[in-house]
Amino acid sequence: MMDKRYDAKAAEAQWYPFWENNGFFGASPDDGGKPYSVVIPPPNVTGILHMGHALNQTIQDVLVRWHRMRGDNTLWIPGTDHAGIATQNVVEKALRKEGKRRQDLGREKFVERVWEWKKQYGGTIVHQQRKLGNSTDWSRERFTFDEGCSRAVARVFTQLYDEGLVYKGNYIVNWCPRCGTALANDEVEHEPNHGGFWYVRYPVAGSAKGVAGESYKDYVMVATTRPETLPGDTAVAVNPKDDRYAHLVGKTVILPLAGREIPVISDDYVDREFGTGIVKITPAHDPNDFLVGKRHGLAEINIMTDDAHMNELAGAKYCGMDRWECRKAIVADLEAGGYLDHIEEIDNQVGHCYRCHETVESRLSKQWFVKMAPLAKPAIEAVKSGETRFVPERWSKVYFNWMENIQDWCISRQLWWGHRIPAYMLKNPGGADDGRMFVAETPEAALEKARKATGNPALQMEALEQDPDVLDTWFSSWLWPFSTLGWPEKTKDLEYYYPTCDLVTAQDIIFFWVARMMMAGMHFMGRPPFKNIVIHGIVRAADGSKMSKSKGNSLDPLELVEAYSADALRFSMALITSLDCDTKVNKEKFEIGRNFATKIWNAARFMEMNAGKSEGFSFRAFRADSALAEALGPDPALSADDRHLLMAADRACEAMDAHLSRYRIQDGALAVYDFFWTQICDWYVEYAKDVFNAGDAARSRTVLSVLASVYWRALRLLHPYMPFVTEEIAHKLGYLSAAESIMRAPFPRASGEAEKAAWKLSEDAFAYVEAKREMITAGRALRAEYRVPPSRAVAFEIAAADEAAAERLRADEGSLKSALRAESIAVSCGGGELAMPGTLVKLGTIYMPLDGLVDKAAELKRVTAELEKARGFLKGVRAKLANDNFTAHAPAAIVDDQRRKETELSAQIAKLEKLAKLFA
RNA sequence: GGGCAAUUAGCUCAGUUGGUUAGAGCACUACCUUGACAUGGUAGGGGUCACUGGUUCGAGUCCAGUAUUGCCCACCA
Repeated sequence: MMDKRYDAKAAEAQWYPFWENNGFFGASPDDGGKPYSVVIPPPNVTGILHMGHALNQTIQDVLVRWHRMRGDNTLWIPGTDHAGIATQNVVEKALRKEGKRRQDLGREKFVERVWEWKKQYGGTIVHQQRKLGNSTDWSRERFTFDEGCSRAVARVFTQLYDEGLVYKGNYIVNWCPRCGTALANDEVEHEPNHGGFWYVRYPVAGSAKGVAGESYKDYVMVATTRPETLPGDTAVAVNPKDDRYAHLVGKTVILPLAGREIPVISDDYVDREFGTGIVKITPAHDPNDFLVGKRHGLAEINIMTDDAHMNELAGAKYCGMDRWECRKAIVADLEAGGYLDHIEEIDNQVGHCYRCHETVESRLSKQWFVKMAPLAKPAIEAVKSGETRFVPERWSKVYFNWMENIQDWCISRQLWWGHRIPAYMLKNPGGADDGRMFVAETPEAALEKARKATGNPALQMEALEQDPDVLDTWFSSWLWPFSTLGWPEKTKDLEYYYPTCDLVTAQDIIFFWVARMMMAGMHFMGRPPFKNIVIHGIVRAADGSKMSKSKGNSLDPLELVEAYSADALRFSMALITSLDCDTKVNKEKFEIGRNFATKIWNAARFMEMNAGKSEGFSFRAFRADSALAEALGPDPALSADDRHLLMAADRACEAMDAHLSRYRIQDGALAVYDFFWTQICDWYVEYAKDVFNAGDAARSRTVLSVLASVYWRALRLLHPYMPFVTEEIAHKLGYLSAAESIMRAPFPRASGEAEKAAWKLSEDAFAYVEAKREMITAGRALRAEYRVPPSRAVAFEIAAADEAAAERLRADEGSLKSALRAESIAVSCGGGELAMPGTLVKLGTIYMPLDGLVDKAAELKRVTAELEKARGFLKGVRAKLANDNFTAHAPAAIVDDQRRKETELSAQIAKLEKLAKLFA
C-alpha cells in the first residue's frame, strides 16, 4: 500500500544509488543505436552547487533522460575543471592559516598540496550534483587536469606551436607591485578616485622652440592622469573623424623633457569629447595604449621596475624614483619647462589589488599567445553553414560579432597550479640561457629535440629548464568535448560519440568557452564539437538582481532539495524558465513542483485503492502500451470520456516530443502538468468515481484499465522532469519489477492507427466531451453565482442542437447529474424556450429553478450588463462580416467562425432579453 | 560609447508562421473539511498587451520612432 504522504527524502536516497550502482546511467558504443551525447559544462572543482547549476543541469537532464527513453544511445559525461586561480587561492588561503606562503613550500610541494586538497574536497560538487538527480555516467567522470586531459593539452600546444599558431610576445598584465604578481582582471578592484588631470603641451616637430618659461606657439595639448608615464610615450593619438586635428596626423611632435620625436596617429579608441581629444600613447603602461600600439606598430618602452620604481629608460634624473615621487618631479619639470598648461581635477576609477590594496600597475611582460584569426574562420563557417546551430538562434549574432573581431589569446598564467607549458629552455653549462627553446609533448621528447639541435647526444635533462608558467584554465576546457572521449587516442568512444549533440550553457561563457570549443573542435577534429548550442538565461533573485552570497539574496539548491525535494526543484525550474530571458526565482516557486508531486502521488493512491476492489487487477499488465488494446478487446465499450482521455494522452505525447525536440523545456513541463492535473485528475478521476460508484463491474474494469494505462504514459512523460517520484510510483504501483527502472522504460507514444480505429478515437468524440465540460462548468457557475448550497439539488434543462446530440446527452445523464449535483436533467432539442417562469438561462442551454434564491433587481442589473456586452460583440462581428475585404481575404475557417459567432450571439441576446423581461 | 534583449493581470511569465471575446502559476474573493489529494476542490474578480505612428480586411504578433529597464563588451586617457 502506498503511504498517505509521499516521502521524497526517502525516495531520493533510495533511487539515486539504485540507478548509479546498477549502471542505468552508463553508455557504450557497443550498444549501438543512434548516439546522443552531451558533455556537462565542468564546474570548478572548488565550486559548490548554485542555482545556475540547478537550471543548467535540469535542462540537460531533461533532454538526456528524454533521449535515453526514446532509445537513443545516450551518454552524458560529467567532470570538473581544475580552475587554476580559484583552486590555487583556496589552497593558499589554507596555507596562510598555518602562517605559510606558497613560496615557503616551493613549487613542487605546493602543487602536491593542491592535489591533496583536490582529493579531499574536490568531490564536493559532484556529490551535490547527484542530489539533483543528474543521470551522468559517473564511470566516465573527468577532470581537466587528469592524465588524459593533460596529454590532450600537451598535444594541442605542441601542434599549434609547430603550426606557428602559438607564439611568445609582449602583453600587458595587471601587476601588483607589492605582491610582485600578476592579477587577473577580476582580481582587480576598481575604486573611485579623485585626482589630477594634467594638460601638457607637446610641441609640433619643426616648430619654433621656446625656452624654459615661455609657451610654445605650435603644439598639441594632451591631457593625462598619469604624467609619470610620459617618458614611455611613443605617440599621441587623435580620433580619425576629428576635423580639428586631421592636419596633424602623420606629423611628429616632440616629447617634453625627453626630447624624442613621436608620431601623431589616428585611432578610433580616442574619444573626441574627452579631455582635449588628444591622447598620449604609452603602450608599456596602459592596456588600451598597448592595443593601440599593437595596431600601429609602436615601440613599447617599459620605464618601471617590478616594484613600481622608475628605471633607466625613464631618464637618468628619474631613475630610481618611486612612481608617485616621479609624478611630482615630472609635473614640476613640465611646469618649469613651460609645457604644463593647467591642471584640472577629475573623478575616475583606479584599480587596486584585491589582496593588499596597492594601486595596480599595468606591466609589460612576455606571455604565450594563440593566433586566433586562423582558428576562428572555420568556426564561423560551421555556424554560418548551419552545421552547428545556436538555440535561440539570436546568439549566433553575438558569436559572430566576437569571432569576427577576435584578438589573440593570452594563454600563459603566472601560477603554479595548472598545465605547465611544455616549452623547455636550453641552458649552457654555466647555467646561462642558451637562447634556444624546444616545445614537445614530454620532457623526453624535448630532450631528444635538443640533442638533435645541439648535435650533442649526451645532453642531459638538467640542461633543459621548463617554462615556469602554466596555461590558462580554458586551454584545457576548450578541448573538453573530445578530450573527455579519449583524444588524442583514436578511441571507439570518440568515433561514436563525437560530435556531441547538445551543449547546454549560460550566455556568460559564450566567448570564454563555447567559441573556443568550436575553434578547437574544427581545428583538431575537423568537425564542430556539437550540433546545437543551447543558451539559457541566468538565475536571478526575485528582485531581478544577481544572486550573490554577500548580498544574502541567493538560494541554495541543496536547501531547496531539502525543503521541497529534488523533483520539485527541477520541475519548478523547468516550468518557470524560458531560454529567451533570465529567470527570477524565489522560494515560493518551488511549491509548484512539490504540490505537483503530491498531486500525482494521490492520483496513484486513488488508482491503487480502486484496483484493490477489482479482482486480479495488475498495473504490471499495462506496462506495455499495447497492453490496453489487449485488455479491452477488439470492440471495447468505451465512453466518450474514455476516448477523450486516450486522445488527450496522445496529444500530450505528441506535444512533449514536439516541445523537447525544439528545446521548449518549459512548454513540455506545462504540457505534462496540464495533462496530469487537468485531464487526468480534475476530469477523468472525477468521472471514474461516478463509474466506480455505479457498481457496473465491467465498466469499472474498463475505466480502471484506461486510467492505469494512461497514467503509466503520463508517468513516463513526466520522468525526465521528475525522475524520483515517477520511479517511486512506478514501483509502488507495480508497473515495474524491482530490478527495472522507469528511466529505461520506452518514452510513450501516441496510439497507433489500429488502436485509434478500435477505440473509435475521433475529433467528434473529443469535441463532445469538451462541450459537455463547458456545460458542466456553466452549471457549476450558476450554482456558485446564486449561492445554491451543495445540499440543495436543482433541476437542469439542457437544450441540444439536434436529436443525435440530445441522445448522447441523455446517455450521459448519470455523469451530468453527478457533476452538477442535480436531481434531474431534462434534455430538449433546438435551443428551446424558457421552461418555466422564474428560471434563469445562461448560455442558452442550462436552466434551473431559482425561486426564492434570486434578488431580482440585482439580476436585472447583471443581465443588462451582459446584454450590453453581447450586443457590443455582435456589433463587432457584424461589422467584420459586412466588410467585403474581410470575407475576400480571410481564410474560410475564420469567416465561418465569425458567422457561427453571429448566430450564437443573436440567440444569446434573444434569451438575455427574455430574461431581462422576467426580472423587470 | 559599442552590441544584444526586454516592456502582456498585483507578482513571475506563456502567447509557435499576423486570424474566434489574449492564457498559466502565484497572490486575491466566495463557497466547499465531499472516502485520492486542504501541498486540495469548485467558481469568480483582475489586462485600452509601455507610448506614438505606419503596413494590413485584421496587429500582443510585422515596420519605424519615443520612453523605461536589463545584460554583455569597452571603460574613459
